[in-house]
Order: sequence, then structure tokens, then C-alpha cells
Amino acid sequence: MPEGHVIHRLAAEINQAFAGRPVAASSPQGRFAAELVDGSRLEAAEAFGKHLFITFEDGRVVHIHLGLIGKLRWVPPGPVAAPATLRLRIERAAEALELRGPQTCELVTPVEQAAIVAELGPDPLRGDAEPERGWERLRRSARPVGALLMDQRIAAGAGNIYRCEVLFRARLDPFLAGNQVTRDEWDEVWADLVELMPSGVSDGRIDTVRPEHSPETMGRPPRVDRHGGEVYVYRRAGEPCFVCGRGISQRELAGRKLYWCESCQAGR
DNA sequence: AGCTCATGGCGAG
DNA sequence: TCGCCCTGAGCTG
Repeated sequence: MPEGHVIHRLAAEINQAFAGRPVAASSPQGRFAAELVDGSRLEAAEAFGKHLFITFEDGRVVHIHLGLIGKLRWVPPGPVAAPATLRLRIERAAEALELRGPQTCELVTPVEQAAIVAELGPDPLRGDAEPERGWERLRRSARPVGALLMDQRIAAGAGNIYRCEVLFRARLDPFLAGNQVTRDEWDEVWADLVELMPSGVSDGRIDTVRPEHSPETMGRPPRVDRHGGEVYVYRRAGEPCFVCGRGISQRELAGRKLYWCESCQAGR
């Protein structure tokens, strides 16, 4: 259940553990032809948005996308547990990485990788991101900005938590049409993603609440979501807004649950 | 033990 | 917009 920060973090961990070294690869479940990379040298892992590419020697690339329920986890070496769901296991010495439930796990060529990346919009976690490309799409769409922020062609790597939180922090009405969003508002949203997502990578959780709004400031315990972070609106339906006290609203938008504050994020 | 839901995205209609 | 794919955690009984 990952947004881009999780994937970027995993890429760094994979490089730390395996880059430049031969690894063992297997698919106990049998749904991935792991023998094609088994025993070969893992060159590098790289993330683009929510896509993870692991390059092996001779230009073989394993493309992984976790989807909604996929998981990539480090496990202690030893016998494999629950092999029926284990799509891919990569291990070397004392480190083993297990992939379960991915939406995608396939071998691609570097050319195919480039084509997948070309379909993605700018990734706030990448230094080579071109936010202008996201803006050009956003400003041409009549769809609500709350739906557009789930579109990976506008900001690759952002998912449901970041869309809800960034809209709140910008005080933007999620139902405002993309073509009604001003350039300044887009710049603010983009800059906020660039500020928030690296913390997500280093902390392994999404924290968005500014100190002056945190319950802790009022002497109450921090209100932390199941995913681990402290957020303004995500999964807080009915609870009081940290800024104005109004109950947080919830509604489906773009196939996912949107959370927002109708007072702080009033339309115009 | 069973049911629901989850930080996604695809293809069909 | 809907159904569907993949798995497992967190509820309810």
C-alpha cells in the first residue's frame, strides 16, 4: 500500500543491500520467471513515481508496481514462509527481500522501461522532474483537482494520502476544476510535494501537520494514522479539523476516499 | 472464521 | 464509472 515515497525508499535500500553484487532470485509461487535473473549481478534499483525498476547485468530489468495491496518486505534469511503468495524473493548473504501481491512484476528491456517512464508526469522526488509538464495537463482539464492529483501524469508518486493532505495544506477545494487552479496555486502544491515527500522517504511515513496545529501543541497525545504518520484529514472523517474544529468530510473521488475540511477548503 | 477495506491502476462499457 | 486483479491487517462474530 505504497505511495511514491515508499518506492523511493525501497530503491535506496535495495541499492544499499545488493547493488553491484550477484543475488539469488526465485519465485516460489511460480508466477514470475525469476530464473532469468537468478545468480546475476544486480546493478541498481531506481524509482519513478510508484514504479520500481531493478536492473541486472546484461540490461535485464525487473519492473515492479505494487498496486494497492502489494508489499515488498525485508525478511530474515531462512526458510520461505507462505510460498503460495511469494512472487519474487531476492537474497544475498544476510539480506532477503520478498515481493507479494504486486500489480506488476515483469522483465522488461531498457527501451520498454523508458516507454513506461515517458508516460509518467513529473516526480517530486526526482531532481530531474519538470513540474511544467504537470501544470500543462492540470490547466487543460475540467476534472476536479482532487481527481487530477491522483493522475500519475500530473504528479507521479502522489497517492491518496498526499492528495488529501496537500489540498488541505493549500486550502484548496478538491472539487475546483483543474482549469480553474491558478499558476500560483499549482506552484504551491508542487512545492509542498517537493517539501513533504522527501520526509516521507526518510521517515517511512507521511507527516503533514504543522507544529502549531498538532494536538501535541495543545497538550494532547498526537493523533497518528494507521500508516504511521500524523495528518490533517486523511482517514479522519467526522473528527474535528485541527485548524477550525469542523468535522472532516469524506466522499469518493476518482475511485478513492477523499477527506477534506469544507470550511478550510471552501470553494470560490 | 469470515468480512471489509487498503497509500493503485487497468480495461470494458 | 464500474468491476476486477493481487494479499493481509483489522475488525466483527
